[in-house]
Amino acid sequence: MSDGLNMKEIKRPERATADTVAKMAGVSRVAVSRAFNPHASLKKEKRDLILKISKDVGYTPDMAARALVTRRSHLVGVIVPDVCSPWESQEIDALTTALQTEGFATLLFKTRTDQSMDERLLTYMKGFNLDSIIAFAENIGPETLANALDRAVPIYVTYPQNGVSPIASGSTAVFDRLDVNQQTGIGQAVALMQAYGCTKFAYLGGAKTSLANIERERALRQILKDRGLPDPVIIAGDFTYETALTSTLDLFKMGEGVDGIFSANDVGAFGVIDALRFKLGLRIPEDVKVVGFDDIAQAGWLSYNLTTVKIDLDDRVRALVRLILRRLKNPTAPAMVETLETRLIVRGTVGS
Amino acid sequence: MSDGLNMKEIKRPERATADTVAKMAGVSRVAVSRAFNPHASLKKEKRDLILKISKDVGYTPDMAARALVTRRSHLVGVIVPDVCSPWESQEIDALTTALQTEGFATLLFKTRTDQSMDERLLTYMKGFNLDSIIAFAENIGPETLANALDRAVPIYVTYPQNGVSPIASGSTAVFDRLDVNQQTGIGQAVALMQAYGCTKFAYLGGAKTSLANIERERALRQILKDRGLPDPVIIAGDFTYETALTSTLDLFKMGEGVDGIFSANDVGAFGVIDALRFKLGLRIPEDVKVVGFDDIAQAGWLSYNLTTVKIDLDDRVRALVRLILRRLKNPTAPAMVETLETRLIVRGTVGS
DNA sequence: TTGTATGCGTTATCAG
DNA sequence: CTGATAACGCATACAA
Repeated sequence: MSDGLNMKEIKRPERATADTVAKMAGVSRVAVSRAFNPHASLKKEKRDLILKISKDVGYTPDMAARALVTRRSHLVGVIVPDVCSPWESQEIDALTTALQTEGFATLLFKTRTDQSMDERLLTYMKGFNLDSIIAFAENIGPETLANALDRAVPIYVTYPQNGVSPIASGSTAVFDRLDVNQQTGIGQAVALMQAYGCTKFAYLGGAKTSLANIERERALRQILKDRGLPDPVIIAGDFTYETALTSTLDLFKMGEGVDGIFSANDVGAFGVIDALRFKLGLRIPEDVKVVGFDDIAQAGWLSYNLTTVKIDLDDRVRALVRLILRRLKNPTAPAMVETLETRLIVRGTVGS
Repeated sequence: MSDGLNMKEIKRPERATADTVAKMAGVSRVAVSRAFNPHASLKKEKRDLILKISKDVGYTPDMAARALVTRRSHLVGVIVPDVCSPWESQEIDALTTALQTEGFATLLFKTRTDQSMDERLLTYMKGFNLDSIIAFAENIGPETLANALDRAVPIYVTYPQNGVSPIASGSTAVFDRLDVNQQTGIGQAVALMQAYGCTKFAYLGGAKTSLANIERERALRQILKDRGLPDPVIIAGDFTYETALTSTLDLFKMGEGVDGIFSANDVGAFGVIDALRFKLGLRIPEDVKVVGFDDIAQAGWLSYNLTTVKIDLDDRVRALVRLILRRLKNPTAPAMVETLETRLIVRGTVGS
């Protein structure tokens, strides 16, 4: 039997505290504290000794106790509706890595449609004294979030119209934001599609209340108008593959054919492509041209090979980390803003 | 200008503490503490009053201070190599949701190949006093992890051979584990493939050091042998789409054709499928049959429509949460184990 | 450079 | 059922 060693009751070692190390090193516990604080003054050999002993006995400063006095938890909250959607997960991945190198840990929170749950979650979050919080979910207003957090200023990703962020004017709560200019990339997409002969466009939307979605539709409408093209047909969507699939089918079976479809996100575009190819027998890009948004990893897979509008992931994460660090350095500064551009990644779903 | 309201220096409200509420309610701060602890005895109307005032002033118990005395951080660590791989992200998503309802927050850690970074990260993690930690990464040994955590017992996902977990015997550290019996599902997969005429199998591996991968290959070999089929051709892989694509191409261009490919994970299977279809002009399932592992959401998308071995996500997460709760109730109990089955999900990549 | 005293916000202990 | 007091482990001001 392989479990022999594990059958006995387990015995964990005593927790080593600063006092433990202090006694062993023959110094005060304050010296131990200083040894772990690089900018504190302490004789080098003393620090080395303390650090060595700490390693031997497995001592690590307790973040909770430290947070209690420094008022810095080294915890950054991330609120998302879905961890498992590709876009979110790529963002969380990169963000976690970046935060780790800066000495922060990522605390994950998932929103739910049930409002009461959100209420409970907010007070719960507040208890952790987050140093910062990034809201990728838009169903939680800035006031709510700012109220639920003391000493932390929330960060929102917003989508300005012609350079002006609409959300900022409507709210009295202070929050920092990452402005994503979607117009550039969408403009490039429409230009390319038109160049290859598209005349009748459709827009497969995302979740109705999503600000990203609303601004994408608005930008698309404006760009089409500027180019003398007709308004887009709107296909109802919610950022999921399944809805995209059925909604696209509905559109074409109603006889409302189009020759260019712009999807609010890549996953939706995959649904569009599969509906066109496998359910309607249409060719891409010959019969219909498709463009997505996000440039997730799967967009490069050969089955889809999707032309899409990209928000650079590294830029995005760097901007977010910059916002967090700047805010922590200056907690009372006015709202801070970082701006990001978008651009078209050309692959195989637009062409002739 | 829309930012007018946000230009002024911000002023955050004073943090409300238990004493604040106590004074307002005319009770001791202990009463406030009790009001937030459901099982503590406190006159109902007194509790209601305290809770009401707390809500008004926005008071929430400080988790750091609470953790300091209760020795429970309500933090569960999750260590993953990649948040953005679909399997991981689905797991994290479900786990976070489940933990949230149990009152725990999920702390995310990403591993890196750089060993020194991992070292730093471990001591860093220790500082947070996690109540539990789940290691989805296998490059961190149980001893290392158990050592880096006091009062928390790590949880590993392991893959027993014929019902016996190999990892348990090799380690002196105590850890709880989730045993996944992969044999059942793989057996069903091979049976189906053989029934549709497969005679020459290939195995597209995952990362070399992955225990899941090693056991999947071992199980496949044994099952093929039991059925009188030849050993599988091994295709080098690492769980990624790109490697799967190029490795599959290499195999077939070397003339080593096979008629059945079992991939260590779904994403790899997607690479196999795209290589066969778009680079080699082969039909699936007519020419080659393909089976994956995981049953991620994308496996159901029409472009792939992948037959795959599934580990039920809900079962998996429930088992993990059960392990955490049981361990917290009984910190010194011997190693605990939960077991999970796998089964085949039949879609379109196996057939005739 | 070093040590002493104090406080961070909470819960456990013990008395009433 | 309730309140005073003492921890919990650390960092900071201050004095040496």
